[in-house]
Amino acid sequence: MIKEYFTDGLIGLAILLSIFRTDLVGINNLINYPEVQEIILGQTVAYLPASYNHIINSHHPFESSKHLELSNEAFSAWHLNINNLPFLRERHRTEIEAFLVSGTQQNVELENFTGTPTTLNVEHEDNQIVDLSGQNLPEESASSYSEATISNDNVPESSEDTLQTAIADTSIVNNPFPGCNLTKEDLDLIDVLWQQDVDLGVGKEVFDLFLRQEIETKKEQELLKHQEWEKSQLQLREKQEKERQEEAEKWLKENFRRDGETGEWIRNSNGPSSSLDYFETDDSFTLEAALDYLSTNIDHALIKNLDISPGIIPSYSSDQLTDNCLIGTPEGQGFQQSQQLLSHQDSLEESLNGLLDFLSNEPVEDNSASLDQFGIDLNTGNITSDMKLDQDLDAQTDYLIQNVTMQSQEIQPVANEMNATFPFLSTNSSDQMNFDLDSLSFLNSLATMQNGGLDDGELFENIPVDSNETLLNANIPLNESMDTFTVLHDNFSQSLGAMASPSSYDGLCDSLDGLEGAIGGSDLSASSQNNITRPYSKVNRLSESSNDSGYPFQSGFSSSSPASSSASSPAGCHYSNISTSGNDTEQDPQNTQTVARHAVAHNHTYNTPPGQVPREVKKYAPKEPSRKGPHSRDQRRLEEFKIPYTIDDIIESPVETFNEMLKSHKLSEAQLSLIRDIRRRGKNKIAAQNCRKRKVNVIVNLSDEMVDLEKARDKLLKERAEIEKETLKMKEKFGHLYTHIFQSLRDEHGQPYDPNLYSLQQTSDGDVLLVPQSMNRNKYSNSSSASSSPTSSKDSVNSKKRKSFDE
DNA sequence: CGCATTTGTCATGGT
DNA sequence: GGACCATGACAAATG
Repeated sequence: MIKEYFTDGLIGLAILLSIFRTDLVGINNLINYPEVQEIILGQTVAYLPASYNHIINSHHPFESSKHLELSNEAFSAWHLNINNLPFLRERHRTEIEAFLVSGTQQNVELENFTGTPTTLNVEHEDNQIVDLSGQNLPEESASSYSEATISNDNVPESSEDTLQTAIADTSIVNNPFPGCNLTKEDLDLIDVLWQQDVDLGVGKEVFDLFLRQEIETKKEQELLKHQEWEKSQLQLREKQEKERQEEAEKWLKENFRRDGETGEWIRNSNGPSSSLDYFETDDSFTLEAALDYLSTNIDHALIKNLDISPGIIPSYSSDQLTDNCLIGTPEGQGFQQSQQLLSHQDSLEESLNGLLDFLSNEPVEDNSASLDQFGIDLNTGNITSDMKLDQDLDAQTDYLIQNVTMQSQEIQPVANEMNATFPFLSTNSSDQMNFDLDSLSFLNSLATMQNGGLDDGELFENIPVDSNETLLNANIPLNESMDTFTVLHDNFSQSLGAMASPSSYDGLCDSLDGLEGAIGGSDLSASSQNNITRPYSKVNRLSESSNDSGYPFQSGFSSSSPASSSASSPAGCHYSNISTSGNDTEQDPQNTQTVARHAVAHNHTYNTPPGQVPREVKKYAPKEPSRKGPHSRDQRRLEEFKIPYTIDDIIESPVETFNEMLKSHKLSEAQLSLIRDIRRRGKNKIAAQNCRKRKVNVIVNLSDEMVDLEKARDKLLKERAEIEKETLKMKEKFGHLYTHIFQSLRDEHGQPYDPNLYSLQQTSDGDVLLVPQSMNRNKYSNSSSASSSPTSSKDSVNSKKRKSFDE
């Protein structure tokens, strides 16, 4: 910076001296300064600020600010030359005008000194840069290599035509100096300059063809090497991916079988988790069932040491804990499902081997998968997962909140066992586990755990213990925990931000449903029907949904991809359907039905037109459950006919499914008729609802339009009134004027004309005529009988007595 | 009981 | 031709 500053100053000083005709060569002190030497030798030119560039002559595209390179002799010669200019000798001005920039050799113009150093070029009139010894050079070589050309007289001259051609040729790299054949000496000189670190403006390879080729070859080789390396990396990655998939598939096939009809994956009865017979019917596995199971197996001795809300906290007898480390395989299923999806977490899986060893009671895949889902970089604690992973994590963590309210130290053994049972759940039970989902300290705890004494099996040995800290804020009763769960989830959904944008939360959906009455539309529900599976509604209804057919949990396995969903795990299924929900109508009609029920059971109160007081929305709202309409009648008839379908099944299912339903059971004609009837009426009912909504919308729009039209009409009426008022004014004015003019007229005797006998009329050309009334009558009668042209009337008037008045 | 409103159903026509 | 949708008309349910 300082150097640059001084350089600029010195250059300016040099120019000043040259202007004042001071012989720079004679000032030894000055010229011996290294900076001045650099200026002269051109070394420092590279430091010149970029503002020089604006002085570059636009006619010489190859010039650059870096070409201020003059040898000592050249600079002296140039300086002498300048000094000898008669034009300069005559100048004795206090105003500093400097920087000879362009001009002929004999007639160098001086341009105003702007205070900034600039490019020095002595330019011939015909755009050929002239070296100071008087030789004409091609512009490119002169501009780019002024130093070389100055000291080298071997450079051949080139004509202006050649120059123009060269300028047009922009392919510098291929042929940077057309018309300028560099000899070996030239190249040697360039080499010397290059070794002296003289800035030539371009790389050395530009001059040396062989060097250029060599560099290009090197570059190509490097590129090839890089490509090969990338290719091998890609192959390696693909291979790893494949292996992982095979492993997962193998595990799935070992533990599950695929239903030939439905395509669902069903757990084998002899699977690794089958020891928990209680949960064998895992399709209908619910939290309630799990809690029931737990409550029946609580080791009362342990309860003393646990701050447990009975009925909430999963707790196990020691035997069960050691024998069956995975409670309710649904989690295992869900995790396994997710494993494939999250297969990129391989490194994590490897890094958790210690933990897996500790959890050796568990099938490795299960644990790894469950841990896999967290997607944590164990070194940093950062979440490395994608959105899906975060969602699963979110879901799981929420699940924990429902179930875990443990206190620390005293329950270490249980905690360990619990940890074995819910590896994702109580990894750090003695640590103050802050379930604030935003902070994700829970995840950090995993990292801590991993770094802790896993090998010796003392999982929590190194973890600081705060026995006074509960894992959760309180022992939350089940229902409250559900609420808390929802609330927490809502909070976390904010942090998820756009990721959670599908707004698939029950609370939101419920509020939307609640809004429907007011906004009079099921469109929102319709959208939710199409796009949102509302997984949380399932979770929230776990306590009441034992007969809910397990729709949400079947969906995952009925999907063709085993990784598409963590089925049957209430914790793992939350978001699983979002990605595929767009096809729910086709792929998962049952699930759609579950949602569709919300869409059907609407309050179809009409829209409230703007400006009207909203009607009482709840007027008819409570009646639906008590209503004994055809719906219940149909249900009854279905039961009478022993038809194994619900009304919703019949109405909401797509045609294909509906036809399969009819075919799958041998139904009588009456049964078929009833089913078709129910479907038709149900469809029509929805259609009627939609139709009414549309009708209301049309009415609203029409009323809006009517208001607008009324406004427009009022405006037009107002305008008309204004115009009529103006017209009246004009008529009055005209009347006054007419009277005034008429009374001013006098006949030959100086008497005023009788207004009953004469009247004033104006022709189209502006003349005012005094017309006798008889003429008027004739005229009017003429005009009434036949159209009389203005000219004819005028002629007739002219033939009569015509009075012109000067006033 | 009469009225207004909502809702379900039927018939019909269109896609 | 069947499925589906839209809509007018009617009737039942409801407040």
